[in-house]
Amino acid sequence: MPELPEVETTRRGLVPALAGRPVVMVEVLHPRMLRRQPDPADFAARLHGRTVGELRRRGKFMLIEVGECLTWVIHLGMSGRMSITGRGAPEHPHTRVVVRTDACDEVRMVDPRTFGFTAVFTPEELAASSIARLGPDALTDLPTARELASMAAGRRVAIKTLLLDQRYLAGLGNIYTDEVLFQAGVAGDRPAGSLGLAELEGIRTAIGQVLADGLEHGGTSLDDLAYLLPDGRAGRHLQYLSVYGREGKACRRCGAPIVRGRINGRSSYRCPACQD
DNA sequence: AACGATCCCTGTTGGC
DNA sequence: TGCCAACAGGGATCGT
Repeated sequence: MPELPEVETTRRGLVPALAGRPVVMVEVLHPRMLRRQPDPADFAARLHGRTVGELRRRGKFMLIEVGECLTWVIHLGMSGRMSITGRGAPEHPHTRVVVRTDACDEVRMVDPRTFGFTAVFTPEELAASSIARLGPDALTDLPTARELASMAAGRRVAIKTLLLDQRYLAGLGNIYTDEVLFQAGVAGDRPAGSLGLAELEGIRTAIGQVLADGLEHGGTSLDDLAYLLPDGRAGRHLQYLSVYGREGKACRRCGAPIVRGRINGRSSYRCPACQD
């Protein structure tokens, strides 16, 4: 599941293949990936012939400057990844979009479940999209404990639900949120408004630590499909996870078995002894 | 306004 | 072994 560390790792991997290069070919193999493009015919036309500028990121969105004022948006959904391959390299069966620059390799968006999407937005379209309503980036613009407190004030939703809400904080997904709550010693089903400032301070610290660790390891590649780095390597963070996917295994801190439950329909892992 | 439920997808998993 | 329902989940949207 690509979350902030996976998207940032992907972004960094794409820079040498895209930055400063003109787009010479665009191929859309699966139109569903363009469902956020106001007019899907615009996608290839807007990329073609234009030069790629800076590659930025906000939360789980990659925002790539194209030409003078266009933004190439890429969201990897839950099973998406970017792949940089040589031309003529064997094509992964779930390749959805291919972009070629004047370099000798090409960039491919691979996404079996097609929950990801891509688009090229004008400034107006960008401003009208949900991207404009994203909260501060959890890595580069982490809110203070007091700012978190103002987000949580009076809210009865589970703290985990609040941390997953991209309008409040952009970048956390199901895996890293569970890790953050474990590190902070807070049960994810606690009503957000019931948390004290010290607990929110702990959550803030944990967000910074968990995301930095995940990024340092190139993200989390689960054993099944999904996320890989653009060069095809796997992220190495899986072995460092404390709770996610570790149902029944011993808590690394206290030895108690990790339990799995559901919060707002999301599978959620926690240590019953370390978190309350 | 706040919050929960549902839908979109398909590879994988688990039960029979 | 083979079949099929259940499951996974980010974000949009709908219903309460």
